[in-house]
Amino acid sequence: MVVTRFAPSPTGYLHIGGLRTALLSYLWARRNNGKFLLRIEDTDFSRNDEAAALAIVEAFKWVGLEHDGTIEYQSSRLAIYQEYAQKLLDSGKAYKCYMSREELDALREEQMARKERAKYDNRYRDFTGTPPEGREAVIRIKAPLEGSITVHDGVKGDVVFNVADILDDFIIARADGTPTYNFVVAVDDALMGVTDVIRGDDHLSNTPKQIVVYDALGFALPRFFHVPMIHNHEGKKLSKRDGATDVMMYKEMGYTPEALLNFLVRLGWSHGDQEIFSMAEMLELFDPSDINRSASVYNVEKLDWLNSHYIKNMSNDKLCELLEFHGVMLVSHDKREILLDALKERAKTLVEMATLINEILVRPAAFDEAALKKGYKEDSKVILEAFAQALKNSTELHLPSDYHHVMEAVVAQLEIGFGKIGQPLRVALMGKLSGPGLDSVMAIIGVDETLARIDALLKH
RNA sequence: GGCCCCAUCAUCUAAUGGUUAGGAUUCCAGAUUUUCAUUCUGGCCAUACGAGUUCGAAUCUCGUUGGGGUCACCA
Repeated sequence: MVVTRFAPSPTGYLHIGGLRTALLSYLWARRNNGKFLLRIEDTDFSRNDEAAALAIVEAFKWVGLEHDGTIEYQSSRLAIYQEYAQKLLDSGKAYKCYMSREELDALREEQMARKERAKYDNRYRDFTGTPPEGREAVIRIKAPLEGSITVHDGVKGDVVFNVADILDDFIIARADGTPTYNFVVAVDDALMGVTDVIRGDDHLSNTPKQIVVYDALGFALPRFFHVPMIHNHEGKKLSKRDGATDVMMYKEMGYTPEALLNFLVRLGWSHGDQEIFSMAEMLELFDPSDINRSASVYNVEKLDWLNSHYIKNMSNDKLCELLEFHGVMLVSHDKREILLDALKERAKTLVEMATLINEILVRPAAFDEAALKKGYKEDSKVILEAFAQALKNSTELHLPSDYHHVMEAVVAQLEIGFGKIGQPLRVALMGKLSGPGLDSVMAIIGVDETLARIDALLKH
């Protein structure tokens, strides 16, 4: 049984980097018919954790991830941590330290002055005397004093840490009794039965500490996969400052979950030359051992490309449904199919698509100056009048091809090129010189609206 | 600064020690299109540097440089 977990701290939203590790954990669990657990790391009590958890679940729901079991809140597991801390105390693997913060700070300063690594000096490690008056004790775990700790990492390989370089008897419970991060992570992962820890490689240097806890408590170690960070364009860890870190903002911006997941799974992982991965394919192919060791840069252009790919290949029903979020209601529009077919190849995002739809459906409020100058010449008026007349004389105008035939006839009759009619007509219909095929536009808005728009330009 | 990690086109990446170092995105050009976009075709662009091992190195070893992460009674 493979059990993975996603363990964010409650920031109020799901971070894009978080979504990636969540996705990878999810894929690996599902691929092995295992479990994917969700735990909120809220040992510092400073935020509204329920709301934060909800935000994560909402984002999960949007992209189609689902966690198993109930959400674990560390804040409601304090008794458990106390129990295990007590066990360590009882077995002599941890001890109370009565050093004050002032003393600790002083020690650190001293060490820094000597250019030494700041570390606890073990002064209470074997303390048996009477504790100083009125001091709240912290609990420190007895870390090994020499030798090394090796993290067998599924991504990075074996990483060896020299105990003397990195460890000291670190605090597992604060003076107020609350537990600290490296302690609770190890306890929770062990108790929740997590077999595969997939997380950002910024946690790699925490891992030896967690291993110390595992060992002290006699827990079996999970497999570790430390996946490289996603960097911004400056090559730094992605942060709020880079904008667009909240997953739900991608929904706002008109990205599809499929594109976003496809984009994220390809950051640091690949399968030959394949670029497009459905959820089913990811589930079939993803293996955390195949993850690259190096960080990757977050690059929006590829996301855009993927997004346009998924929009292009989406059914109109689905598209219609998604567009509603962006304020476009098309369910009852009789020319819906023509409209969506004409536009889905042109839009990179659903927001763009919504804009394009409105540009067609809503009569242009004004004609673009440059377009007028370039597309509406002296002879245009006559041509447009002829075309309008031809439309009036036609019956049974429904499909784009019907309108195309009328255009062809007018062009032949006047012995002019397509551009002569296309440009002014485009100005009339769209108010500018770019847009989808004119025959499609006319089919969508219908004869009456087409004539009205031509008329508006002629009277302009 | 200590410790740890990393290093192939601008970006994401591929390459049993033997390839003209491949694909994708971006960009550029051409074709298609009444326009723009799409699509298609083509093009530009990379093994950080230096040693070593080897008949042969992007690939193995060492060093250099560069980048990143982490060093709390935060998570």
